[in-house]
Amino acid sequence: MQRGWYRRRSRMAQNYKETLNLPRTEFAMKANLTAREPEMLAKWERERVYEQIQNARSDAELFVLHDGPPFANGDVHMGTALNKILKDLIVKSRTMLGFRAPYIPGWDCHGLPIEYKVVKEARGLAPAEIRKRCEEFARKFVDIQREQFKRLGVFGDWEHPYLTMNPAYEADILRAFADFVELGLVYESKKPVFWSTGAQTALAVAEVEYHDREDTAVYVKFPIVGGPRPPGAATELGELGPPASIVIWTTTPWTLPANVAIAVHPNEVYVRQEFRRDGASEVLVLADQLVDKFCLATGFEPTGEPLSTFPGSALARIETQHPFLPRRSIILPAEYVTMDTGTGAVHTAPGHGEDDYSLGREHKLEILSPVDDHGRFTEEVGVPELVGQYVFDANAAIVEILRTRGALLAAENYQHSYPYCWRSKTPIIFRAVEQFFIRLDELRGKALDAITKVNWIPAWGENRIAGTVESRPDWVISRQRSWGVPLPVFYLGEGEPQLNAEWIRRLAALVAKRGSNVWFELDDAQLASELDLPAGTTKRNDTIDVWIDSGVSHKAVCAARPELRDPADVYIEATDQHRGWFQSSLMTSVALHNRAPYKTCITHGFVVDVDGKKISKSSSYEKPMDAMHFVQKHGADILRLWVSSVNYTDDVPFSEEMFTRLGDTYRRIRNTLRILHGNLFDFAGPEESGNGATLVDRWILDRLENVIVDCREAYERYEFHKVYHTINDFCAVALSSLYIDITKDRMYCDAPDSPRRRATQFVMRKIYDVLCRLLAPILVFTAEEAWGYLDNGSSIHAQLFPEPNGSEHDPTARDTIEQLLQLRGVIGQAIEAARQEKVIGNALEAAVVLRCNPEPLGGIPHEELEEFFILSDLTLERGEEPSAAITKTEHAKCARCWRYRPSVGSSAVHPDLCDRCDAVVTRTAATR
RNA sequence: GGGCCUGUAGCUCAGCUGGUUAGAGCAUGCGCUUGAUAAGCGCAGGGUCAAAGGUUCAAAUCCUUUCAGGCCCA
Repeated sequence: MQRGWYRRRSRMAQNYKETLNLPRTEFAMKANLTAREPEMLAKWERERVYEQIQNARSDAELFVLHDGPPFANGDVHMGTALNKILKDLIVKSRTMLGFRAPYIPGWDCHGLPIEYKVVKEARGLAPAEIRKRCEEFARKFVDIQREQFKRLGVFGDWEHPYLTMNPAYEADILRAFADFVELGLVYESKKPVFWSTGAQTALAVAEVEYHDREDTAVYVKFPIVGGPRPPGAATELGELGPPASIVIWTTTPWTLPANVAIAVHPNEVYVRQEFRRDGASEVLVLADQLVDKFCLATGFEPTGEPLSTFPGSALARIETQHPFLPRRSIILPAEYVTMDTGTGAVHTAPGHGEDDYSLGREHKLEILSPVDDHGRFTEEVGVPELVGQYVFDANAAIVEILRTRGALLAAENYQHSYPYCWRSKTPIIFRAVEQFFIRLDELRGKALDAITKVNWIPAWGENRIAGTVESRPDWVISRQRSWGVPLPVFYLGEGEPQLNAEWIRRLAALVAKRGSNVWFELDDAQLASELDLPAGTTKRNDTIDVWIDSGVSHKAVCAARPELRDPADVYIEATDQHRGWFQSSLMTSVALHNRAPYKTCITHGFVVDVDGKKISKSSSYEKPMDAMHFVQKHGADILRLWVSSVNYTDDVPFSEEMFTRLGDTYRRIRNTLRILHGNLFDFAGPEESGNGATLVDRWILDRLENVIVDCREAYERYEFHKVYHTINDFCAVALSSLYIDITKDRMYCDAPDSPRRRATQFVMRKIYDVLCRLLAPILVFTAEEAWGYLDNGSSIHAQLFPEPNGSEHDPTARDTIEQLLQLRGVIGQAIEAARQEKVIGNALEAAVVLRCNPEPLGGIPHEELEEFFILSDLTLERGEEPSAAITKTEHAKCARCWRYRPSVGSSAVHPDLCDRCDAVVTRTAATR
């Protein structure tokens, strides 16, 4: 008899499976993103989704995110991808918050990196030819990057991007320049600038990088030959005349021909001291605290006590003899002198250093710079044998001259960090040349004021940019390069520079029509006649710093395009742009409008490896990482999930492991959407809600309400990682492990139209809808795919975020479920123990006696409690501390719902079913 | 060398203005399930909150220093 029962049960079980409402969906479990995404992109392009969205929002409030233009050079790497995806997250989320948020991508096209590549391939080209090739190069990479950005799922007006080399844009650069001239901000001056001897050009600070380098450092004595004897110090310094010498230390011997002064710190203590070496003695002056270091480096030994001790200020204006030129060098006090290296007496060449220059200007010293464009000494150097030598090669010769003159006290190899040209990788020199500048002092105060009116994210950005603005020297805006907008300076007579705003505007009009190539194609006379300038007007071939190009984009793009607005709502770039684009844009905007060009300024970190190290320095990633490599491997949605998962205000961690983890998260979210959809296969629509909602339905709606509120707020604050964690947590815990698991029985086993099943479908439909919307900015492809299964005609990206609906808040349900979850934990542990002891296998086999305070559970039907705990057989007992006792249930297993129920066996027709399943099966059979 | 910033479980993040045994998800281990199945569920282990001082009745949280890392500048 028993055998027969078993046989019948297993036979029937097969049949009962067909009576269940198992989930059905076309929504594939496997994402296959790398294949599906390109199809989606093609569809969006076909349907012109970006335009559709813009049109649909034509009356909505405007939100402008202004794109900082990437350099049109190279493939999109992970850092660029991070930046672009963050921008897209903002644009898409703003759109779904109800704004009209157009996105006009841009590219920075001019500049040294491109020109350098072109010039390296073919030397000796004429400027016009260089420019032609540079333009081709830039256009090629604009196209490459455009395709790669699109592949990331970034929406924008890709057919009408802004390029800084467009004639209209170039004209706006010139018009801005004319305004600067009119405001008196532009001046010409001979000034030491970073000079690349490899690229023969002045460099911007941004074009300089530091490398370790070994140089010859020399200790050189300058004999004291005269000068005033300050009365206050007369007794001490009365003996300071010959044969004493002051000792300087320098790591750039080649700058000694330009030496005109020696700087000492006015408040530090200096000594006059006799030293002995190899039987000879010298009386030397240097900083007291550097005597030991000096002795260690030179081998001198101090003889007895110092002859005298005095502050540096006592040395002021004393004159010394240049070691190898017929010239005197004056001692001057300067606060910037430090006591960490050297002798405390600093060799000063105003033509070769920033501090030297300002000290020289203060004291009206001569600015010597006897070096040509290639870094070779000119006749001006005053030493015939040095003329024509490359300065770094000349170091040895100068050391030799010092040695033969007896001025050299010591020479040593010295390791230090030294500036290099970022492109030609040659060491940079400081060299005084004629350059054009923008006066920053005029703008500094206004800029600092404008900074306080901007919303900085993170907040320390304000502090940081204020710091850079405060310390920023005047802006060198001329470049001796071909690939750029011509520096609109004309020359009359003997090369008198003409800064004429009106002429520049005429040039701008011409450039708007014919592009900036006219400057290089027309000769002086043609251009003069074209612009109606006085006969004999000449031009030169300098170009404008590219930081001006991108720095005036608020004028050339935001103010110029009808769909945009200046000031923009948001600029967002990496943290290096505090000194770069954020600042150049701020300065030009302050000059033109006395305000910042952005209302909110967001910075993100750099992509770093697992150890928090820069990727390029990391051992595991030799090359800069190509974003398309990861797109092809994982899919763009995974990249976007990565961007959304991290706190971008800090450096952004990246590793293969993270991508594996993100794949797990992605699958969890995808599967959650899939099962929700699978449960909706026979759901007619929201109107079929009924009112069968139970506690757990009210609870999940309350949770969903919180998810909506939290995600909207996080999007509004640009805190995307909070969206990620909120949704992930909601899918994994609230939905997958609780709501979906708990409602599985009613969904599968109830009659299709049972009120509580329909109520659950209503809820699941809503959750599915909400998740699609909230995920859309992040998982642009997957959300669209899921949205499509709701048979909606339009794109998810044209929708709005769900609105919070206060009526869904249900604190009572929340509190009750909180209590139930406590008890669920107690039961879970007890069941786990019983399982270990082989009392039961499946939790449905358990008979659970739960002791607890029944107070909070009052009113919940027993059946609902069993459903919530996913149990067959639950008994409640009053008790203080919650506890659960587990035995194997004595009920029989229902062959359909697999729960062990007392009612199994009571039906004559279906003796292996519980009462619920019996009723369902019977009714289905009758209606069939 | 200077400025700004960062450092919480293997990974990504919570932890509010200092207040009980520092939390979550993922990953890991062990089970269950095979009616979300290249899925799902349960349980468990895992952190001297970078380190050291200090303030306080009380510090992951405030202060100082050190170490590690990032960006910018020299």
